[in-house]
Amino acid sequence: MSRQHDESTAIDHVEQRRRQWTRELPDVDTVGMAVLGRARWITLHARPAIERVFARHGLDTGEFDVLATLLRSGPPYRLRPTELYKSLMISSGGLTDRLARLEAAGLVRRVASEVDARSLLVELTPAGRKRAEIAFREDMQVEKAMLAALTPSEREQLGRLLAKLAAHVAAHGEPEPG
Amino acid sequence: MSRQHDESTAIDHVEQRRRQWTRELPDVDTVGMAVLGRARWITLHARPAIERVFARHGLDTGEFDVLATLLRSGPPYRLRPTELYKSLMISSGGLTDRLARLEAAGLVRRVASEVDARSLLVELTPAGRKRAEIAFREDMQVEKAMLAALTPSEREQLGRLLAKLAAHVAAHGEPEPG
DNA sequence: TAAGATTGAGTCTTCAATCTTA
DNA sequence: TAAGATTGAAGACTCAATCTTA
Repeated sequence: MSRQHDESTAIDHVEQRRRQWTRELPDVDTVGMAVLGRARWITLHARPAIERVFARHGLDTGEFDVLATLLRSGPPYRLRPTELYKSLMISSGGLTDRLARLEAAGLVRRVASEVDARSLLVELTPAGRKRAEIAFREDMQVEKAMLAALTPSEREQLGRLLAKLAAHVAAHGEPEPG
Repeated sequence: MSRQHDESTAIDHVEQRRRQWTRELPDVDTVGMAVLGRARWITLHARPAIERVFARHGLDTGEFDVLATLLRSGPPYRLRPTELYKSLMISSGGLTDRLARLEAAGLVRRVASEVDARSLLVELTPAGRKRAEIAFREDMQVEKAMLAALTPSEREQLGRLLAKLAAHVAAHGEPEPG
């Protein structure tokens, strides 16, 4: 276990869990938990503060995700439902319901596709565009504040390592086992 | 933006998103997304493979989390429901339902507390202990395999940075804004 | 009075079946 | 035949109210 220097080896919640597991099942290598378990833990514990941002604007995370995907796609802020639910990793039925709610709130509208009569394009309304932008700005502020414990260099390092991992998970995480 | 060397700056999905946002809203600093967005993305995309592990043993993630929390607590594998739902970050009602399912499957049982007549202790049955151990072992194998893209040194670095971030999120992520 | 746990109503989701158009 | 989208039934969760015991 060659470890270069132990200066800031914080004993966080996940480290405590790993020690419990080592006591209970000493032969199991929990290195996956050190990375993926922490990513999950951080995601889970960062969520309440972020959800409060969305809630202030009458949105839940799922609804915001739809609006944000449309907004960052750029003008004319239009996507096909199929693109949306695949990108959001939810079922097609789940997306239909989200769109119904957002449409009732006047934040998106469905327009008929000119090239495929089966498809309804989903479009951000001006109100939806405004709502998404404000919520996104506040979200980014909150998330940035959560990184206050890290130096700029650490953030960059962390981002780079996570990107490398993400690329690998994208390639090997999804497919069915052989 | 002093960057030491650009060797492996992978353009992952999150980097693509950040570029979309920069095109749409150039003045927004998306550094939070570089870290927390990636953590969320990785968590989301690692999930299907892990859920397949649990599903092979007749469990969903929520049920496994209960069993795993009990198992790693060590003998006699008993916890109070209040400890469980707080640690799992779900509502008390949600836990009650999970326990009902697990009890019906014979994986946990409720025993009356000797010190507090309001409380029913939740205990792993031998079958539950076995189930949890097997599922956990496979889960750790799958998660470890997902880290194959990283060198041991990178894993350690990533783990350490995430631990530092986790400690900060734990301290400042949850509380209500002033 | 407050804490531990359960209940029931309401919400968001998945899954499988359906309808329409390519 | 297959793809795009919707529907309805079933599942797991949250929230607020409730019951019991400290």
